[in-house]
Amino acid sequence: MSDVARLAGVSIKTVSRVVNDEPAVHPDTAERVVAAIEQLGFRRNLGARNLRRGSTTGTIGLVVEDVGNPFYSELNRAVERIATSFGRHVLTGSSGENSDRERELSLEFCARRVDGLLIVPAGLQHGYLVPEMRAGTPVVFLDRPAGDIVADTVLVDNLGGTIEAVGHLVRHGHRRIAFLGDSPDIFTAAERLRGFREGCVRNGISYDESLVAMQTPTPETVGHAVRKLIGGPNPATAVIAGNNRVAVHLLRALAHAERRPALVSFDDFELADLLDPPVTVIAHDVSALGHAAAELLFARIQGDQSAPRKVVLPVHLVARGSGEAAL
Amino acid sequence: MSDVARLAGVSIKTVSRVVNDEPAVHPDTAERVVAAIEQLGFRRNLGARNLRRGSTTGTIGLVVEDVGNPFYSELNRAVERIATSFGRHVLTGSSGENSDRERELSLEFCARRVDGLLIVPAGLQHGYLVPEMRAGTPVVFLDRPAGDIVADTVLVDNLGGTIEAVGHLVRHGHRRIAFLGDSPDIFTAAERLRGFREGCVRNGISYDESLVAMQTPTPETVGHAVRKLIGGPNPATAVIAGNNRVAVHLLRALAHAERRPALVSFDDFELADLLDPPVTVIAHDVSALGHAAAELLFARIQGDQSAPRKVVLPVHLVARGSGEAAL
DNA sequence: CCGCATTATGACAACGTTGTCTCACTCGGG
DNA sequence: CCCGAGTGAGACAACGTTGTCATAATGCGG
Repeated sequence: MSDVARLAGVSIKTVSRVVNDEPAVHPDTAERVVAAIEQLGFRRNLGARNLRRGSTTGTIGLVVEDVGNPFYSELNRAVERIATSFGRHVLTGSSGENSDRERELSLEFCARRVDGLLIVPAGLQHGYLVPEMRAGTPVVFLDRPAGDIVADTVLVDNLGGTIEAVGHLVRHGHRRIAFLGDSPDIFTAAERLRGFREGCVRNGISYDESLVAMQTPTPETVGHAVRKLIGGPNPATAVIAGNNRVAVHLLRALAHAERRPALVSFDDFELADLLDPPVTVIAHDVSALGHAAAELLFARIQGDQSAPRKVVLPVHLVARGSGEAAL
Repeated sequence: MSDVARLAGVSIKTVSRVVNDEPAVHPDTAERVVAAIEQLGFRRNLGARNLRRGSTTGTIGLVVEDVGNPFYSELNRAVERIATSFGRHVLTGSSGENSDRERELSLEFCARRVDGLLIVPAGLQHGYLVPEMRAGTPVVFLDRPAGDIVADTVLVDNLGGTIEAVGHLVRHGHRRIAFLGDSPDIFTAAERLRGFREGCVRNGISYDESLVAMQTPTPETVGHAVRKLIGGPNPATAVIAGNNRVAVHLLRALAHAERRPALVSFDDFELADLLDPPVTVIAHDVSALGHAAAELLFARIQGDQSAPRKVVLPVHLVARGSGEAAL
């Protein structure tokens, strides 16, 4: 900036005035300054500006499990849309379902003085955020609640959705229903399992632990589980997939199986409607989840001091075929 | 920081030393400082630090068309992985295929002094980046080349891939092949169309312009195009989808059609192998694209001054069934 | 007990901006 | 011709850090 000032023959402050479109600069002077800026390719350093003004940094942080997972990327997009409408940019990071990494990313973002933080938590302990929140960085948890602190949270109705899935299958004659979930350390997985159990109870079928498998979904783990669940002497006739990852691996494992159970998947996913048979899902609006969380965050950023809120978004069953009959 | 210093009864510089793990601080002093830091919930301001040190900001910018599109989110993930390994964070932004927005995002990121910029360009004019590049911000273009400047670029073999797709269909007896691409303003779309034409020539079938439709893919545009292409008196017996968006809409439009042409899609996509019939695709490694571009960017960041490079990654046809026979 | 290296600490400036205050100059009215 | 208001511009400090240098306190050999 001082280079520009020297070239234009003005003071550095005048350059600042021009850059900020402040009035009270003579048009001739402004023109000289603009010319110098062009010539030198000057661009003001936003970091320094924010430091001096003590204002917002114009960024928010988003910590998810994996920005490459379609579920989180859709979330990311929704968040970005709101952020843009508030003139902010988004710093993203993938925790990889590792709570240390989640913590690292979150604190790093705080050190960068993001205006707010959106977290899909990997772990259960969030005491580390208390000082940051006290220092004025709003935090909103989404998809999963915070472990041991009170904070704004936006969730979907995992429990109700899974109960509905069980009901749907029972209405179509199934009594031996298996549940294939993600690792039980993950809130949504645990909650959906709880819904499965509750659904069994409400629909008068026995909850059979041998029909449940909870683990990080990979082709191998899901393949192994599915062979066990539908291969035995008294096999399940229907399966509930605990999330879109499980569903995808499950579908692949079943593609060439002789016996193909009925299927309901928690989470909608692209092309589910074009498979044969089309996959019945418990759908929820991922964009709405991102929007709601981001809107809440920006309300906080703009000074909303009300008590922490907990929002639970509805889910709905989309019957496409795979839940009505065996595949 | 001065609060911490006051509480610990030391100078602000000593706090700095403790925070930075510099030697030559007495253990007792350090302990007092650490206690004060804990008590006050202090976290050093990375913005100020970077300003003072004049070092890197520890961030890179990534501008894509839509972070929510599975293609770009996979790219995002790959970039993030490399960035993390170099201790950087990623600022992402979606241009929405709008060149003004692309420019806005890129320049904003430069003003934030990102250490480097990865751009999937929406427009064809990139002169606006020249001052930034001259000022030392390395820029790598990926998936599409820069419009009017010389810069590092990482592409996939759009031309060769589409030629291969045509060849595959011709080998399976098709002579009336349609091409459904994205808007011809998009480099990859134009290039694939060029490959289609070249493929027709090389395989001795006539290139028929009435079998080509190039437009932004939506359910409506693709539906309309497909009705025209396979509905007429002399319909196409095979279709090449120009990218994964086109393919998805195309599959949906064909789901209940009487006549279903053979299909090859440029870009692999999730579940393509589980459709009926499984979709034959021109696959390319999106992660490799992101990795290559990010690696190149970090080489530049670390001072590589060699001539701008142009990398073209190979693609390969994955025959799954939809290209061998009509659907 | 002195001198000198070593260790621990602090004062100060600087990074690139912008807010505040001050100053010089112009202009119009009395 | 003087004065007050208005206009345009600069000097300076400050944002929160860290690099440089200076200085005080300590230890050790002679």
